[in-house]
Amino acid sequence: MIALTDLAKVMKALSDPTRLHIVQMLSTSEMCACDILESFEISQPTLSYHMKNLMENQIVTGRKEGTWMKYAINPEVISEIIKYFQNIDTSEPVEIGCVKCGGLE
Amino acid sequence: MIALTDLAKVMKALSDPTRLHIVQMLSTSEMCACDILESFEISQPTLSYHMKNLMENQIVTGRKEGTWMKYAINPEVISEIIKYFQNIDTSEPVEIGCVKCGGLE
DNA sequence: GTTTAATATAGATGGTCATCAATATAGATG
DNA sequence: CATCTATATTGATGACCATCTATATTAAAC
Repeated sequence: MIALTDLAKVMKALSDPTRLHIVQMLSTSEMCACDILESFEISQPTLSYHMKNLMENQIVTGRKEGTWMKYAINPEVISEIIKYFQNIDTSEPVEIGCVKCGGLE
Repeated sequence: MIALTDLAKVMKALSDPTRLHIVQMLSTSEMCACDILESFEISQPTLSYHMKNLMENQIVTGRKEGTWMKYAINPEVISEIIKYFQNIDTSEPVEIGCVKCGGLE
């Protein structure tokens, strides 16, 4: 299971609309930076900054092919996210109640 | 399907370790603020700030019971997150290639 | 109605982030 | 090797964020 602090970092990486959009685009296919760049109204250095962020958080992988960088999704991290939230979703709410507030005791 | 910009906001809300931990705690049961507070080394106003953030992003719900605020998870948002990433995970990587880089063309 | 307890709001602050322009690097090609 | 193209790095900047202390609100209890 992924650690909470690591997941928080992954979440932070995915909390930017641009990066989230990039991830969505990469779900379809591997892409080079130049093609990704065309879909956004950001500068090339800004894209580079985002891709570095995504790679550092293991969300995408990159391989160099000549002068081009080709990026792809790392499915494992996506799986970890799904697993984490499935655990949250499926666990049944148990009425515990707190000492002060009452409820069950 | 949840909009990308909304999801990004949800992700940002969940990108803080404290908030992520709170969500994890609430997956077990509804809890009052006072009980949540005891699990963290943060001030009461800071917790209040986090809970407001989680509520504004529909991640938790709150109901007043006397002086206490009782918080619970909103399972729908969690489902939306799962759905979104399942789409990313299951879509098959198609080799499209770009005009400049080659690949398929 | 005054006090006490739980929570919220306001204001301040140090830190992080997304962005850009400018520059550097790295690789292909003439 | 000189040049062009794709990408990365640097440095600067304005915006946002998590946190605190102090104070306000709200509701129960005496």
